[in-house]
Amino acid sequence: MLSPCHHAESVEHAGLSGAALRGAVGAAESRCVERQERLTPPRRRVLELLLAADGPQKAYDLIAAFGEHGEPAKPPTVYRALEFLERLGFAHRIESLNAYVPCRIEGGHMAAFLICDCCGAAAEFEPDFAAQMASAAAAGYAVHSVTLEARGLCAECRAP
Amino acid sequence: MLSPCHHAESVEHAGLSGAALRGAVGAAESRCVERQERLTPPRRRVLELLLAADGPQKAYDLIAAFGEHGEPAKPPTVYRALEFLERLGFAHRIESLNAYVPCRIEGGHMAAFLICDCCGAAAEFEPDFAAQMASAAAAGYAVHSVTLEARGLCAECRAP
DNA sequence: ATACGTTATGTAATAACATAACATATAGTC
DNA sequence: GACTATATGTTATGTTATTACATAACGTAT
Repeated sequence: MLSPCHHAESVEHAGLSGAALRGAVGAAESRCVERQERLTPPRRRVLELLLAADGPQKAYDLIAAFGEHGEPAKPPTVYRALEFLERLGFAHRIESLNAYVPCRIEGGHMAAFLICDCCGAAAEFEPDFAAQMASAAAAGYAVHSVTLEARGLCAECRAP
Repeated sequence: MLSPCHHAESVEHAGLSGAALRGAVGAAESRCVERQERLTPPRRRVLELLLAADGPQKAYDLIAAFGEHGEPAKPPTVYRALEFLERLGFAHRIESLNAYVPCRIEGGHMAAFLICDCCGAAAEFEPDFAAQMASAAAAGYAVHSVTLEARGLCAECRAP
C-alpha cells in the first residue's frame, strides 16, 4: 500500500455518530435478539468503534481505543469481539489490510471490497460471484465463504 | 480454519521434485532473462521450496527450511525473495492463510483460490472477474489487482 | 434457591508474522 | 577502476494474533 494521501476519506463511508450510531447499534441489537445471540458490552463497544471510524480499523487501534478513559483492552477481548461481529455479519475483516470494517450491506455474507491504495478507503460492494462459484462447483468444491479484495484508486484519488 | 484432516493433499498440487522441479525452476529462470531480472540464489531457493511443497507454505516454514543443512534464513531474506517472486508472478500470497504458493497458471496476474478448510489445499483457478470489474468501474475505481479467496471443502474432503 | 452446563470475559504470557535500518557485496556501465 | 544501482547480510524491533487458564454471568432443570 502507498502512503496516506491528501484526499479526504469517502464521505459515504465516514464514521457514524450521534443518532446514526445509536441507530446502527440498535439494529445490531435487534438482529442479535432475533438470532438469540448476545450483544455484550465488549462486543457492543467494538462495534461502536468500527461504526464510528472513518475507515478500516486495525485490531490494535481498537485495542487502544477500547476504554472510555484511555485504558486499552487486552488483545483477546477485541479479537473475540471481532470474531463475534464477523460471525453475525456485522463486520468484515479485510485480509490484505489486516483491518476490520463494519458491514455496510444488509444480509450479505459474502464480502467484496474496493480498496483505495491512496486514501485507504475500503468500499464494500454487492458481489456477483456467479462466475467464480461456477468454477468452484466445476472443481468439486463446496464453498461456504468468499472474499474479494480489489486494490486500486478510488474516484476521488484518480481525479482530485 | 478447522484442524488438519485425514485426507490426502490434492494429488494435482503435490510438490514437484526431480526433473519436474528443475524444469519449473528453469522456466522461471528463462522468464527472468526475458524480463531482465535476476533469479539470484535466495530467490531461486525460495521458489524451489514453494514448488517442492505440498501446499501453502508459511513464511517461517520457508525460513526454517531455507538452509541446505538445517540452518534457517534470516526473515528478511525470505520476505524479500517472496516479494520478488510475487512481483514476477511466480508466487502468490494467500492472505487468509498468511501463506504462499507457487503460481500454477501461466500468465495470470490476478489470483483466485479455492481453499479447503479440511485438508488445507489451495487450488488456484482462472478467475473471471468481469462482473466485479464492472462494479468497480461503476463506482469510479481504477483497479490494478484483485484477489479472491473462497473457503470451503474440496471434492476429496466432501466425499472421502 | 441451588446446582449444573454453557457461554462469555479477564488476564498473563507468548507465539506468529513482518519490517526498519544500516552495513556490505555484487553486477553492469562508463 | 570508479560509479551506480540492485541485492544481500545482519541486528533489532514492530505488529498481529493466540494459547492457556481462571473467573464470571446466563439459562434451566431440579
